[in-house]
Amino acid sequence: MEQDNKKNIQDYEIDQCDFICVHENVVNQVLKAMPQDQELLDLADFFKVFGDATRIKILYVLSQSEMCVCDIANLLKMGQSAISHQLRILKQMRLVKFRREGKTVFYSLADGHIESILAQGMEHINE
Amino acid sequence: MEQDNKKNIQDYEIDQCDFICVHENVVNQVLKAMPQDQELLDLADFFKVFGDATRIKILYVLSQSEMCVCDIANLLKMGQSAISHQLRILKQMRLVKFRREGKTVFYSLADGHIESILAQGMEHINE
DNA sequence: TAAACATATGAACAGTTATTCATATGATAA
DNA sequence: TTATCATATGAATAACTGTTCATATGTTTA
Repeated sequence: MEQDNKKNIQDYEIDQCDFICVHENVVNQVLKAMPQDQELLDLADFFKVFGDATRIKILYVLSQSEMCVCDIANLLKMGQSAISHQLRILKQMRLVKFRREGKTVFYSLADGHIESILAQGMEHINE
Repeated sequence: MEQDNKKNIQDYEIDQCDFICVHENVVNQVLKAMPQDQELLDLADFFKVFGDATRIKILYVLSQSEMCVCDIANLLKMGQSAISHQLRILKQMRLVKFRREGKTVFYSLADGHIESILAQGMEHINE
């Protein structure tokens, strides 16, 4: 049976690097200022949503106008199901909101923040 | 054998939706303002880089200080190889730059833009 | 009520991706 | 030169993700 005793930090870190090259002052200082691991995981999940061509296109067209699922599918020349699945993800991440009108569901961007992030991304790639 | 004749747009779009629900005025107007497909693909690829926990962490620690590969591996408690692979991606996307000093390679953020995008993402998830 | 329609969703499959392992490269020191 | 160190990289694997297909849900109209 494996022992689960507390080891000192060096023992753990030995696998990561031979350890001769570490700049301890820098590492220790940054370590102190590190946010909760969970916060960075959430941040990655947030950006992950923007990291798919279909979702980017959906966000883009919604930045132009509120739209129903079928409109989006036609604009993007994709199946309704695919769009619907992606909208669910965008909904879960609170990037879009929606309102129902009879059989139709209209989606729109959750807030101006989203457009601003898209714009900043555009700026970067057009440099 | 299937015919490959040019069909009108309705024929193509029939697969995407039954087409009774399309709001043509909206769709046509947004269609006109659509950026090149390639631009949106590039944008998705750009954000994809931020959509991974390891890379987000790397970008975060580099926002605090220039650092060598080994430092990053230790901070993140990950293998040197994993970090090196991710740094290559960040390099390719021009998110980080590096300088060599003897055997050691120091990485840093390519420009202030990156920090600003991280900050905006943080803002959004802390709302 | 039944039929038609817009959207949502579960399961399956294909394609992608992050990590690990082994090894290569490039630099310094002996 | 040889040994050592820091980093890079190719291949393999495991996990994840987006689309499709079939079907379900919820709404309106006949």
